[in-house]
Amino acid sequence: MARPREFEIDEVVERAMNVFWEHGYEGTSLPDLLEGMKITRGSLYKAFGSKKALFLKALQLYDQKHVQPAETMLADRRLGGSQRLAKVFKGAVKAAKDGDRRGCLLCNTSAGASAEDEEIAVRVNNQLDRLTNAFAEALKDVPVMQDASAAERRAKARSLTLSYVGLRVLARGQKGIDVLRSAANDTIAALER
Amino acid sequence: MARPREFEIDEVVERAMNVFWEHGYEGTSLPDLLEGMKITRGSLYKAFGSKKALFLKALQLYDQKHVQPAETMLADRRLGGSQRLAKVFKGAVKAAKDGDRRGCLLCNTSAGASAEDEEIAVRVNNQLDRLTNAFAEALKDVPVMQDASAAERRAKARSLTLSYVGLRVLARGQKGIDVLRSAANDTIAALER
DNA sequence: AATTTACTGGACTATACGGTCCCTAATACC
DNA sequence: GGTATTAGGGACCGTATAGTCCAGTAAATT
Repeated sequence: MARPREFEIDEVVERAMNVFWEHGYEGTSLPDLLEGMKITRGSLYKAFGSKKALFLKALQLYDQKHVQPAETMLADRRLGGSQRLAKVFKGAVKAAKDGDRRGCLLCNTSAGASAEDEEIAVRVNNQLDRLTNAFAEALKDVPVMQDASAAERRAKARSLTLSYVGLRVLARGQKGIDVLRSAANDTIAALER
Repeated sequence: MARPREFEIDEVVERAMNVFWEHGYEGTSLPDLLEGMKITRGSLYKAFGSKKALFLKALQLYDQKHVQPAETMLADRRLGGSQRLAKVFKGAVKAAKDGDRRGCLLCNTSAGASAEDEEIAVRVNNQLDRLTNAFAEALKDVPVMQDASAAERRAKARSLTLSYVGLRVLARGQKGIDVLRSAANDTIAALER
């Protein structure tokens, strides 16, 4: 072998993910990325080939770092079903409260022009679908949904996905944190009735 | 006076609105606009001054053409509260079913980088807030919400806004129309319980 | 019909974009 | 230690961007 890379791939992809998360795919320029990733053009193109390829890597990391953990948590039967669901929604509210107003990378991408790109859309939709499935899994442990059919649970899980996406999109605006919290709380509370 | 304008302002703003709606503010280039509006650069800059000024006009037209009618309909007591709310959600599903996968201009803008612009954000948030208020108004005529406090109604209206935003964002993806429909139906059905 | 007014079209500008290339630098292997 | 191999830095490229400008033109007023 020869000269080794002076940075960790995972580390710079994570930084790139954060930049994309804040400004979106189109809204992020190469200089934005270079500054955020703390590498230079040559290194970026040597390591990733293109802006889009880097974005796909960032989406993959988002899956690992955010979607998969959510799936795991939503499947963890040590907590009640609605407690697990509440955790997801409260987590989103807390992020906004702590100053993270970036929303969700998947939701932002869905709503943006880059969603027209096939390769991007497939990955985004896959992750969102898995989130819906994880919601459905947790719903099995919600008392009121106990004797619901699989179709009913699926419908409810889809409805929760709408709420979740909406929550994260609106978290980007300058809406008061109490607005987000009451909306999220009501969504979860409605599950119990 | 002298030579009159060869196009109707309202007409070209509507065309511009549709272009922005599909591709977002950042995703829309001047050539995109010129082609969609069927005017040339000179005319556009004479009439509107800048791309952003045109976008603000488009947002204003979106208010007139889409938000205000929704407000009116949601306040119309000839129909029951949940019927009115259902109409809004079903309308969004129908649009997607009929091939309109653009979602909602406000939601797309919220999720995009242009939401960082103050003038844009203010207008978008104002329209979204008014939609929430209109939801709250309709909730007054939903039997189950009859003896709820104003705060409870507000919370429910906010929760409905989450769902609505989520619905319109996800309508942009290639999700099956049945997925959207069952999610929307469940959201409305949950109001009755 | 002449004059005035202001809209139209498109050539033009400066800048920013994503991406390439190549020279230099640093390590591993022989 | 010399050589092969790969990474880093940054000048450079073509293109596309938002925005400007002005010559030509069409309507309204007189």
